[in-house]
Amino acid sequence: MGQPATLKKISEQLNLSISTVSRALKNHPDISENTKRKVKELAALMEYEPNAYAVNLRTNKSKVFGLIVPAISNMFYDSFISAVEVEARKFGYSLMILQSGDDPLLEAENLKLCKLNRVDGIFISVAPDTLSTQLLSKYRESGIPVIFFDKVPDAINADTICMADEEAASLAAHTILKYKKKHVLALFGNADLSITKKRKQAFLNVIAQHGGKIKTSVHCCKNADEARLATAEALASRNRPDHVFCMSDELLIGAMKTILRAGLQIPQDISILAISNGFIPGLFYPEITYIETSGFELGKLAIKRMLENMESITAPKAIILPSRLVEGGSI
Amino acid sequence: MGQPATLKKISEQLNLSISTVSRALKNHPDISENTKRKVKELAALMEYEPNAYAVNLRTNKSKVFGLIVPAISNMFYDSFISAVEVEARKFGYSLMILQSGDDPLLEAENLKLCKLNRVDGIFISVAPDTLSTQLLSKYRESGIPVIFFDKVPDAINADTICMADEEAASLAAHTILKYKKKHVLALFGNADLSITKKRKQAFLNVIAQHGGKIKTSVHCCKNADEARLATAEALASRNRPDHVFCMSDELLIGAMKTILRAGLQIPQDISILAISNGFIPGLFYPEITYIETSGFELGKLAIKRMLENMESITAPKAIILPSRLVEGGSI
DNA sequence: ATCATTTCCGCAAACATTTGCGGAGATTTT
DNA sequence: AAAATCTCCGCAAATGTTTGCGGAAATGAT
Repeated sequence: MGQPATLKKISEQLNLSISTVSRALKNHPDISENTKRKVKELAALMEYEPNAYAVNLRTNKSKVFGLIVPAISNMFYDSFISAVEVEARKFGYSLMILQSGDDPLLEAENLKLCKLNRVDGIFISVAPDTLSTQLLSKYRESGIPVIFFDKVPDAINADTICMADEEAASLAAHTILKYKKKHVLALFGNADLSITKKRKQAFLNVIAQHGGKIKTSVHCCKNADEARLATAEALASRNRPDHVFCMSDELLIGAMKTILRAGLQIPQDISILAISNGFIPGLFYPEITYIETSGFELGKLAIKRMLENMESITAPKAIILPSRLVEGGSI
Repeated sequence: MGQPATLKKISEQLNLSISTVSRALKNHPDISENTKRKVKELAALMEYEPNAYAVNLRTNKSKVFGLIVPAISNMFYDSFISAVEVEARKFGYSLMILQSGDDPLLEAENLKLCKLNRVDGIFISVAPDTLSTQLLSKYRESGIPVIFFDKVPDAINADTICMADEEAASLAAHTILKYKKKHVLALFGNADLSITKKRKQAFLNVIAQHGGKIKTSVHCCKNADEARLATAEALASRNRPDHVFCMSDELLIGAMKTILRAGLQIPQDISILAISNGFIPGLFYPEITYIETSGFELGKLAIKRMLENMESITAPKAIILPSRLVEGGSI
């Protein structure tokens, strides 16, 4: 009972050939019911499990997906990963999860690891200055499906799954307008990211269409702390904003730090709206009103698309997850 | 350039044997510098990467660790995972991450998956009613190191890495006593978990030692919502507590929902102390004072221990990560 | 020139599995 | 009774590596 069982050991016990045992276990029609039964019984007894590496070597399939994100430890990605893991398992796939830390070099290294491990497909949310889009196209051409999600390269003909960034941002703008706010402090993320550009553009477009009705101060913040400072500065200024918009949880955290510290009443003194998956907004009181972007839902869509590609690689498709307003009491 | 390069293809190009190429690439002393150079150059040109499955089949090593947690999407575990991933990579290991969802059956299935994929080692935080401790001992005996972390089975002779649960809880109790609180609402987690038992025991021991000085109402809550309700009930009662203690982030979230809703001033009306990794406490104002339990640090210790075991399996060791008080302004 | 080293490399087995092909033996058809 | 068909199974090659062993050629010692 020391070493794991193999086809060979089973075949020796039963005086059969290895191939017969192999076929018996997979119900090949060539094998009689009688021997099938015997083989299966012994296999169960010996706790036989096929050696995944031998199978993969032979079939060139690994039943493993690679998943590359900037960071696992993140509100959004962990729910995405969670969803993908659960769904993947249902179809017999496992996940190899790598972190790029927003570093293009690490990202490239991770991709190499994926290739080395012969993953059957790749999910990736790319780093800001990714070097890997060409490499990824190559993978795709060589039959390894690649699904970009959340942060996708700018101009690319590939399978992408994103939040409805424009829609979410313009929904945010419309909501703010609806509440007749006068002066909004709008906080956006890293200015280099396409997700930031898209959201900012869409937001400002809507505001512009209603020209003059509202004053907007726009800030791009790289992290929570910059958002905290930007908010503090705005609150200290002569005509201080009556509303803060945050395009992400991270920025919301930063902004809230300043607002709570200042002892402002929400939404009387200042109102707030964020784009979020809902976890962070629910921690405050009143709960923050937000435009929902669910990592969980995105994950389910991503794995679904991946499985479609496993059948046969089809023309790339850009999937967009619609967003909706979830009312808290912050506006 | 279509198919990936193999030792065979390189050897044919150079009129060498496969074995020579293999040895040349790993700097075997038997091979002359001259041929080593030639082989390496061609290998680089052809973008040769060893086929991981062939290597694993031959060597019976996979360079992959299995990691099983109740849920990836969790304040604590995601930072643990993050740390392990980063450190593992430095030594050429990758991670296969599985979620048990606190379901013993799923957990067992995940372990099977680990075995199937011939992982070189397993990190696991067990589900409440785990069925797998025997199985895991078997793995260990057969040479696969198993490292239990955070939630470890009760009585087990194995490598375990935990927070200093008793220490953290008694530190919490001492802190509360120091501030001369009169009536504390103490919220603990799932009563079936050993981590809950340990923390509760230690907490109450300290309180008992200072008998009579303080009144304590103890509640075990399975989730944030139960904590919210328990807190609401306590606040509505005649002699309401002047302090709330939460043994986890989840409970803190629940308790805070009620406290914020009630519009209580912290720490004037009610003071708060939690055991946490610090992220959630930092979201409130004033920031919540907490006893730190860092998933990140725990992860670093876990991988370190794993690597020690990779050299040679040594006697099991119970490692405990000390905790410290981080002052917010909530007490 | 002979023997002993050293240097460098190839043969072949082994890892566990899958699969095309072929071939006994039994059964059915003409 | 010979031929055709069907059942059931084994042979052997192939996947890409690693590694023990042995062996040819070159060098050094006598």
